[in-house]
This record gives sequence, structure tokens and C-alpha cells, in this order.
Amino acid sequence: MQIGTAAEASGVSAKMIRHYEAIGLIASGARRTNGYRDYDARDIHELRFIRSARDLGFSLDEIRTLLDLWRNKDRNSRDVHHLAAEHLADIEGKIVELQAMATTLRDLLEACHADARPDCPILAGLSGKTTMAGH
Amino acid sequence: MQIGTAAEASGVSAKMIRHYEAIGLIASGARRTNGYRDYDARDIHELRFIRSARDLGFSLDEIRTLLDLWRNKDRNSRDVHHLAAEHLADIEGKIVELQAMATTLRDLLEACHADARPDCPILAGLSGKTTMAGH
DNA sequence: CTTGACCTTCCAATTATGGGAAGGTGCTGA
DNA sequence: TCAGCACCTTCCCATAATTGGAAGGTCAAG
Repeated sequence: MQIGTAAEASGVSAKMIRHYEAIGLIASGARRTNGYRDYDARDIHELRFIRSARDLGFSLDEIRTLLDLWRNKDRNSRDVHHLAAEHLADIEGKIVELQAMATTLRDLLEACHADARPDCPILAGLSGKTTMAGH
Repeated sequence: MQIGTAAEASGVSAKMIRHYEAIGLIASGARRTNGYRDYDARDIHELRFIRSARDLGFSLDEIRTLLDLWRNKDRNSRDVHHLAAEHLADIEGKIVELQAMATTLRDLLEACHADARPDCPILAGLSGKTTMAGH
């Protein structure tokens, strides 16, 4: 199977497949006589794994670890659990941050009338002038 | 005021101040005879504006626009409102994405026993095998 | 034999920030 | 007066993940 077909089958772009190979995330597989990369079902499976993990927000570095665990039959589930739990905590932290941003922005938007007047509490809020105090 | 003092006063690192100047986000201000950059209260105010906007998750490109609006007394608040509203929508979208990730991860974590056994539903879930069906 | 759709490698851009080298400046204390 | 230290300067490089493009090789169909 050529790289284009593998890309479509796995949901990972050909560009990314080459990149993952270059950084050693996946092995440098067999080549045909013409130099084209060749992929089989096992490769697709691995690429799908990577794709799923990316969709869940794991970094390539974390995925590297997950792949090692996945390939290693002697692993214990504790390691995987720990990595996933840490990642979940990361995500939850980001959610909290973003929610704080969103709340502040909503407050600013509510205070700004979106009209032709030049004074906008959003800019005042950003500039540090505590025009927000009244709200 | 030297760049180090300006950095501390504004919450923007000296490295970043130079960078913002290099990309034209802030003006190339006056230099002293020794070549050192010189800052005054107005500059600090501007840097704090940038810092606040970054804290709210605005990109430097969006901040460029916000700064233009901030400096321009003839602006109308509609533009600012629009930009902020779009950014808020972006943030809200990201929150939804992260929440979806978190939910899936929590499900997987719940199904994984974090013990010495090698079979972990997290890996199965990532690999696409719907071992999750039973849980 | 040409055309078009593949494939190859390599180089560069993106976003925001930081690290570090190599060298100049300036104040302070002995 | 000189040493030492903290600060400044510019320039290059690195990060993380992905994409775009150029220049060129391969292959099947028309």
C-alpha cells in the first residue's frame, strides 16, 4: 500500500506519516524497488492509534510513550493509567484557564455597546484602567 | 527606564519586548547614547495592554488590531466588540473540544484498573478496537 | 510519447517564547 | 584605577505540530 492510501486509511496525512518516520515515532519501513514507502494493515493500525491519541490531545512525546507501552506485551496498565491521568489533569487545567478568559471576555463584551462611540470598556479593561470596577 | 525595568513593570520579558519591537507590534523607540533602549510610562502602559490581551488569549495578530483601535481615537466600539466576540467564540469552541477529550479520557481511565495487568482499555480504546463496548 | 497523478527529498513558514553566545556599558568597591 | 558584576546589545537556534512548496523521479492510461 502506498503512502497516499495509507494516509486515507489512517486519517494521518502523507506529510505527517513521513514526518513521524523522520522523528522516529514510527519505524522506517520497507521500500519498494522504486523507493516508494510500503505499508500494511499493521502500519495502518499503528497510525490510527497515533491519530486517536492526537485527537485526545496527547503530545507526540506522550504518544511515543503510549506506543512503547502498546507494543510491549509485558507492560502493566498502571503506567498507561498514570500517563492518561496526568494528561487529563493537564486538559482540565486548560479548561479552567479558558473558562476564566471566557468569563472576563463576556464581562467586557457586556459592558461594551458595540456602537459608533469611540470609548469601549474592552480597551479600557485591557489597558489596565479599572473602568471595570463599576461592573 | 531601561528594558529590564520596563520588563518588570509591565510583566513582559525583555526578550519579548525586543521581539515585539522587531515584528513591529510596538514602535522602535528612542535609544540613549550608549545604544540602550529607553522607555517611559506611556510605553509601560502599552506593554501592559499587550500583556493583558495575551493573558486573555488574544493572538499577537489580534493584539495588533486591538492596539490600532486603542491608539485611534476615532475608532468605534463596534470593531473592538466584534473582534472580542469572535475571540470569545474561539475560546468557547476550544473549551468544548477539551471537554470532549476530558470526557473520553475519564471514561477510559474508569475502565482501566491501574494494576499490574497488561491489558489496559485505554490502549485498546486508542487502537480503535472497540473493547470499550463492554464498558 | 505525453499527461497527470503519484511518489521522493529538502527547505521554509507558521506561533510565541526562551536559551545562549559574543561583545559593549556602567556602577561599585578595594 | 582596575576587577567584578549586572546590565545592555545583536544574532542564531530551539521548541511543537503541521503545512506548503520546489525540483525531480515513477508509473499507468490515453
